[in-house]
Amino acid sequence: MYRSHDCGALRMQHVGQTVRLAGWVQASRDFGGMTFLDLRDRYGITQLVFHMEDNAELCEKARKLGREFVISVSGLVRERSAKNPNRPTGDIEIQVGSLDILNPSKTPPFTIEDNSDGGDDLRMKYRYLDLRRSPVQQNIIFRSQVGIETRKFLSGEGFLEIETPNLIKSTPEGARDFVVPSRLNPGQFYALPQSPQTFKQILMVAGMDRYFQIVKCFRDEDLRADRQPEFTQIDCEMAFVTREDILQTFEALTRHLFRSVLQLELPPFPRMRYDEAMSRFGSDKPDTRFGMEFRELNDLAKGKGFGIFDDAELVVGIRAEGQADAYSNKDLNNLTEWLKRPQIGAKGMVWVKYNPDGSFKSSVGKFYSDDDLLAWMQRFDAKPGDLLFVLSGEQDKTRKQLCELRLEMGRRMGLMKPGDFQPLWVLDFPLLEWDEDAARFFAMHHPFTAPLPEDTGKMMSDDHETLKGLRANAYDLVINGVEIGGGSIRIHDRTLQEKNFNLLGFTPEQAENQFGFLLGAFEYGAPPHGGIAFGFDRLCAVMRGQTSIRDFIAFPKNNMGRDMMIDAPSEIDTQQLDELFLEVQTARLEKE
RNA sequence: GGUCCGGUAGUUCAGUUGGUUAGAAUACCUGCCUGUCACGCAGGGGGUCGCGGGUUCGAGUCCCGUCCGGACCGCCA
Repeated sequence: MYRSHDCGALRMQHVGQTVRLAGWVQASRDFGGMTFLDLRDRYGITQLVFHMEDNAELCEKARKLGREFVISVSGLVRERSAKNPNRPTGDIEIQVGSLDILNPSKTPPFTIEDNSDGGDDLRMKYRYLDLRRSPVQQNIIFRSQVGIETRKFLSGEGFLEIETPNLIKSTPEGARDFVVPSRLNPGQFYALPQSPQTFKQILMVAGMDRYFQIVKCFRDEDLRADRQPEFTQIDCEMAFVTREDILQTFEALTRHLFRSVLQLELPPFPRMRYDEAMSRFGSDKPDTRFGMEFRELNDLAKGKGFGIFDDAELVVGIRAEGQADAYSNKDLNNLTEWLKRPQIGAKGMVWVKYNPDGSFKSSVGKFYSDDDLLAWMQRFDAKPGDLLFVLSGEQDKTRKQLCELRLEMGRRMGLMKPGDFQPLWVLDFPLLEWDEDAARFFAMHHPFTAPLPEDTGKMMSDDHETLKGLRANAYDLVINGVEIGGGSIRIHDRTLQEKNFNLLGFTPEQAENQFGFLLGAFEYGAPPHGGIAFGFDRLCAVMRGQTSIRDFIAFPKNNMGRDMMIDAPSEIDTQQLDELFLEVQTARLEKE
């Protein structure tokens, strides 16, 4: 037996018991005549004590232990004479009677502590050491809990967990596929799924009714702090449901997860139409922890001789409450420069201070009278002391830029409070987006999304503007400005699905070739159905108030999609290439 | 494809206008220490300043290229 208890278990009530513990040496404090060791496992840290006068040989052995040695000890639980209130086990210690060194350790390249001194790449290379650190370990444990509670809740609601294949077919829509060569079918390739979308729809046709799966998905696109090439979704689909059924079911799931894992009751989930989200927040995933909503100024700002506003499609601003005195001209210039960076790309910014004495100061004083500016302030329900920021230009770009500014101001003003969770359903997305360059529609969600019931009739139309105005029966769950999940009611009618493929630029042959199995299935009694998929990694990160999903994935990839620990991807030998009928374009590799 | 930031001791970083033998903290090693828990005290070892080229009497520092890491834009139905 290596251990009778874990390193977080022992309390005053165990005093007097003989126990056996195992774990890693976190730290040692050597006093010559006595030595303290901190023994760590994933449950906590327990102090071991060795006295020279009790057992000199044992004490000498303990003094020689280095950090991260794996040991097993047995001894007596004692009350400490000097207690440590900062640790759950701080009232007791183990008077060690015997010590086994299970495995020594080299000195680790960084400290295994809550605040490690290790940089990111080092920690990724030695991920097994990084994972010993409590904050990372707690994230992984948290993720496990969320997964288990998801399974509990959904299985309680009658959902079946069904696996779908990972080796499937490449399709041109959407993200780039990861492809896998097939040895048995030379020259042909599988693709790894971007999502199990078509399979879960087929499962509905198959009568499985309620399906879920916690499933890996793959997308060969560039990475971000919140994007990995392989990531996990809670993927769900239900038959015989309306949008309302799905929103209710998954609002309940989300509520269950926050309650069971965080002991937190979420507020009711408000709902907002896509166009409303765009005009009020400039984003389809607004952070609703704070207001600072957009107000349009087209009618008030145009026609006063300020050419930039006169020529703009949209003049729109936000109000930073009580910030008039907090921003000097230099600060405002800095903020403008921040907005002008290519990442945001604003041409400039107009600001108006509503001074505490009721006067105005602005960057466009030449063009607007105090009466004009007062009208602006009334539009924003502003009070003396407030500060307005106004941007102008083409509608979509301007909204996006102002959205960035709003979020930055929210950060600066401390309006994104930790522990505050504001969920939001965003509804009624456009079904189709017109792409000028490609001269065709693209699916805003995916090609299987149904239009709203009241728009279904219009879908068979050939009128461009009618098609552009089609709204999807789709929905996104947003929490604190992060898209946690998205889904839709699906098309379950062959004719409608064919029409959709047609609008998306598929020839009938291409549609048949790529999705013939689905179209075929729709002819054999496909029930109405719809579903949703949650980004599992993101959900975990948001629930713990963090932004990087890498900290919730045991073995994540870096910016370039590399696994730093195993050093993947890597070249394969010519024999492997050969039996796959593959050749690497060496000359081109060297050129690029 | 692009923008920005970084790479100096095991680690995290400082390093002035280009100028003597490149520093600090921490980690590591040795010694002392019986109530620490970021233990303390004394001492010690530890550097191809990412790599290549250039400018210069002289480069960690300036220039060019390149590699690596991070954040972001494009991209992500």
